[in-house]
Amino acid sequence: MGFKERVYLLTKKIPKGRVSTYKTIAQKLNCKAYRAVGNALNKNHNKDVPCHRVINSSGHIGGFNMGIKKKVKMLRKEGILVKNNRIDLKKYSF
DNA sequence: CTAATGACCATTA
DNA sequence: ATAATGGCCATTA
Repeated sequence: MGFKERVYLLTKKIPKGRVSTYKTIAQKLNCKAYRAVGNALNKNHNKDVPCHRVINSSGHIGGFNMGIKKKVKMLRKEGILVKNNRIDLKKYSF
């Protein structure tokens, strides 16, 4: 099982209405490859992995392969408050 | 093998 | 608040 698959597996565990960060996911994999986590999610095309729930450690939106507008839209649809492309990690972190 | 590429991070200016 | 910088590391060419 490669790095990518492990990232997807952890991402799938994020509940609807909550978020995690690239850094947190890397830490759960016992590594510091937060940048590679983003790269892995970028290449994901599986709808079952909710990659829109992964954001920056600073609480900013981060990127999205279908455009950040779409990402914000999906997050808001789950009841997450997004203001100025930012999310309160204290409140929504998983 | 090396070199370049990011959905990143922390620090500094 | 923004912008630049150096580091980071799996993946890809």
